[in-house]
Amino acid sequence: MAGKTNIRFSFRIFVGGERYMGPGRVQLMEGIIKHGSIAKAAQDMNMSYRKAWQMVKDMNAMAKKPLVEKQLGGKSGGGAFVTDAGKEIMRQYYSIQKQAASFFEKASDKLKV
Amino acid sequence: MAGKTNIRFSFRIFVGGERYMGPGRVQLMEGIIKHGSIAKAAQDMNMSYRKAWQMVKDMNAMAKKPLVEKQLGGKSGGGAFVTDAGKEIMRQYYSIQKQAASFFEKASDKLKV
DNA sequence: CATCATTATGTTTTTAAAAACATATCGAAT
DNA sequence: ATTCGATATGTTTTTAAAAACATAATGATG
Repeated sequence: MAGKTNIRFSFRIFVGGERYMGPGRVQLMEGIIKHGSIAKAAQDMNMSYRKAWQMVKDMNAMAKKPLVEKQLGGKSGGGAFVTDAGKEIMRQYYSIQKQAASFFEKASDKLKV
Repeated sequence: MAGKTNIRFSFRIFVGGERYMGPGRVQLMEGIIKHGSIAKAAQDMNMSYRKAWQMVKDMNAMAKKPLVEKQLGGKSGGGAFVTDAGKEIMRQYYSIQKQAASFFEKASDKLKV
């Protein structure tokens, strides 16, 4: 036999034709929640700080309310945290993801390849 | 208002952990059906012949039966066509795609962003 | 048996994305 | 007012993917 069949998928939420939320941004927010900083979150997911910071900037620019807020300076240098608005979009993303995963898994099982 | 929300998605069928069918390969097969040659199909989708040919090679190598067969030589130089096995996997791919599109569209409409 | 458009495949070049590097700035706590 | 680790941002380098280029080989048909 040729091996087990499975389906991988990804999806992105667009607003006004622009990328708003996808797997990378969600993962980054997850890291920010975990570590309390963009720098550590980036490190954790093997991404350059520069890129992570740019992602935060971009997604905040699109959102009605910021999804990630930053604290500059201070003894600890500062940090970042995900706002309630950020957590809410994450919840919605995960909800869709879970349903989609279930759909694709069923579809995969029905496949005759 | 921030503009209309929509979701874009893509999915790939894997067999034994290897890529088997995705949007690029389906589109290429579509072009081969339309034009009767890999070269013309590639041209039509703005892809180098070399890459298209490689894609055909790769997907045929994975399939139990070839998805695309080639005719070498002849006055017309030869050509290529999609086999019944190829058409069948395309049908299945499209079927999943259609259902997924419907799901994501509904999900998009429910989003509060 | 010459032709011709296509398949087949190696080699080089271009391009775009990511990473890496380098600094400056920030500001609460000490 | 010094320190410290994080944010902020410009510049350079690396890397990987795609494209571009080049050239055989094929074989049904006239």
